[in-house]
Amino acid sequence: MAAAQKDLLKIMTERAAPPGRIRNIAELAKLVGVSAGTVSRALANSSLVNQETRERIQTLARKHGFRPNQMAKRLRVQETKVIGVVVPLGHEQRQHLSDPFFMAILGHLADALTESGYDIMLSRVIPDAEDWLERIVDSGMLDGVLLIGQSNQFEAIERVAAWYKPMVVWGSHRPGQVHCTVGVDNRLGGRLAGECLIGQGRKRLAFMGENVAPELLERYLGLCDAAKTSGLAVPLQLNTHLASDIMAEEIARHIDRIGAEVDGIAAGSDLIAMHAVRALADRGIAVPGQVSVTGFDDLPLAEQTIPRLTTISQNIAEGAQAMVTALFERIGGTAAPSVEMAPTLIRRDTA
Amino acid sequence: MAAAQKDLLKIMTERAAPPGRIRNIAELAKLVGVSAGTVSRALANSSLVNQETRERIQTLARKHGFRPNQMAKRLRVQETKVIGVVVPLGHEQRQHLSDPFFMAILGHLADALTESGYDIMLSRVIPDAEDWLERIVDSGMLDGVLLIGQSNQFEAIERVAAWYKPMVVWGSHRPGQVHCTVGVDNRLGGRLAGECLIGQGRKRLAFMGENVAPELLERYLGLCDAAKTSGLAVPLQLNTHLASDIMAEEIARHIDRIGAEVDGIAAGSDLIAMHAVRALADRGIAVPGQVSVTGFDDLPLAEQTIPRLTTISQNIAEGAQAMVTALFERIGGTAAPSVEMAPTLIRRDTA
DNA sequence: ACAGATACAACAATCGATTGCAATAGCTTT
DNA sequence: AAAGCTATTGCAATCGATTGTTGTATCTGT
Repeated sequence: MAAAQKDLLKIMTERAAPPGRIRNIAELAKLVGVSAGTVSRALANSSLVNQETRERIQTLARKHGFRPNQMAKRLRVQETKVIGVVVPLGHEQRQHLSDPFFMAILGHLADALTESGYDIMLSRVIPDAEDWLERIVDSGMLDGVLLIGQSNQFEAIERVAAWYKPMVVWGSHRPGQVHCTVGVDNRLGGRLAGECLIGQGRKRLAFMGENVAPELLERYLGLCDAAKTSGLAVPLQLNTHLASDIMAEEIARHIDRIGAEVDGIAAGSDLIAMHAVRALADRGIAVPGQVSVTGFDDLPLAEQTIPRLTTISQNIAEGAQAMVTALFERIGGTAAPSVEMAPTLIRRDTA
Repeated sequence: MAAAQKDLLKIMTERAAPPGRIRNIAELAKLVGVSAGTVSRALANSSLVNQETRERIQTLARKHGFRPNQMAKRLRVQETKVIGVVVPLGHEQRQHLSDPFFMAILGHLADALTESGYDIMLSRVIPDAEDWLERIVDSGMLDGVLLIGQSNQFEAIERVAAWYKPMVVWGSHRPGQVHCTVGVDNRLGGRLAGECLIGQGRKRLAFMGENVAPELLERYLGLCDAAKTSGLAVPLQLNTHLASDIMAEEIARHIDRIGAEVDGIAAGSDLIAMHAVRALADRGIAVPGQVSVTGFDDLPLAEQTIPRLTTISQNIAEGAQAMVTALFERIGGTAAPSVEMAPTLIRRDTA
């Protein structure tokens, strides 16, 4: 026997599990002495097959540890019971999935989806090709798609949403857009943060985040709104990555550079706020004594830091639930509308 | 037309994308005027089909936005290019996926897997049925499985590992086990934490975590080793959930209860350590002045807290890479062995 | 005892792509 | 000009389960 063939055989026998493994419905059918169709119905507990036969088949299936191939079933039924959860990292080549906000929402999504019998296909996409979203949506593997964040891919999302309905996006809602979003009113959130800082007598404000993703941009604009209302100068806009290995360093550099120019920082996320507080502490700048800092998200973490973060709360659990609900409606054929939740200010120790 | 029918039609037309959408290879084949087989080969860029024909088919496919159904393809080629990443929550009914350690490792796994062209199927499993793992492994949807943590499911994992090779588990390695694990030497890690605390003159030690998952148990035993070597009393063992909404409260209760009895806390994870430090601060107990605290994991976060966490480092990036490498070897038919990495003490501010 | 109903199971088409094999046409070689 | 290649394409089986249709006993009612 050729070596290659022998290897192949070895692999195959190694993989073939419990001795005499039943590999498909046809084999089980032969064993029981009925047709494949009957076995299929029996395993589905259909009343179309005799109670006795049904039990015999089920017992034998259990005994041999047989489970029908899901791939085949899903192909036939044209329903995969899989939802894609996708994080587009358009402008964040270096970002990992480690952003705690993403993780928090993913946790809640996982809860809601598994509870409804759906599996989750996770994709971390760096949109290199034009048609990255089309490829995902069109793979035939998914019953629906949840997008976490719009990144800089607004156009691509709109294009696909025009014909692909079962998709819900976490992010900002722009008037007239066709894709369904769930998110908080980011502009209002930014304004709340601004008003909080201003309320503490802060006058030289800065926003720390980035200006590419619509959500973050809105937060900055909200901060500007607040500044304008109070007759303050336009807040600085300091770009950082959202969750990468170099973010701590970037933030430290920003702090070094702006020094005493700024006495109020509205961070684009809790994580950024944490790093900023850390960097300020390292430089002996008191928070909130000399500089006030606000976060955004209100992650569980925000309450556990020292000092505890003052932040803008997005109700993540509620948001995740809203996404899943909207998605299921859309899978069912209803055109569920976007949801915009109201952010609230959580006043703690940093501002 | 009946209302129901009308609704159905409405849904169908709504879903049917760009007008005149091509839905499968057969339709495209008819359009081009060749057979389905040829189209399949052309899209795979096979040299078996004429260059000219190939280009014609590819152009038309692009024009109509046609992408072959992956479900069908995978059924046929018996290779799914999907890896299951599973978190068994045997003893943690309330735990979410929000454990930052899990998230960190998931991020690295996602990087490594997507880079190799694999998708990730995420399962958060509460092992209710006996055969939860068999069900996953046997679904026919996965080329391999990565398990994050052993929870209290050691038996179930061993049982499956006996016949299902392409599986790698993050966790502890017990002598003689058949399943392949990647992880740090948790016992050594526990000992390092203990030695660190003892080195600071701490004498009344406690472990904060739980005693069900082997990893955590090992860490506690390591701490006991260190205590014994130095002739100290057996450290307390304080149970908490690992990452749930009630964990902060539990930890606070522990702190209240043990009060001055304890002057050194080895936490089972960085998250627990953070909460402990927070609870101590709330009660005016100085860290590390009165009580020293060590974490475990060395999450990126640990460096950003105030005070920064002294902790036992598991190299998560390296670990994730090792898991993926071992898994690919096993998918290829090689029996990759377990990997045990050495933990290191990262001395920062809390001990 | 016979029409008609009922219960059960087999048959075969189907989901959509892949791929070994066969078939054809056009070319080369002797 | 016959034999042998090569390049290209079509045909049909296959992956494994589901499900509408058909077929056949068995049973009910008159």
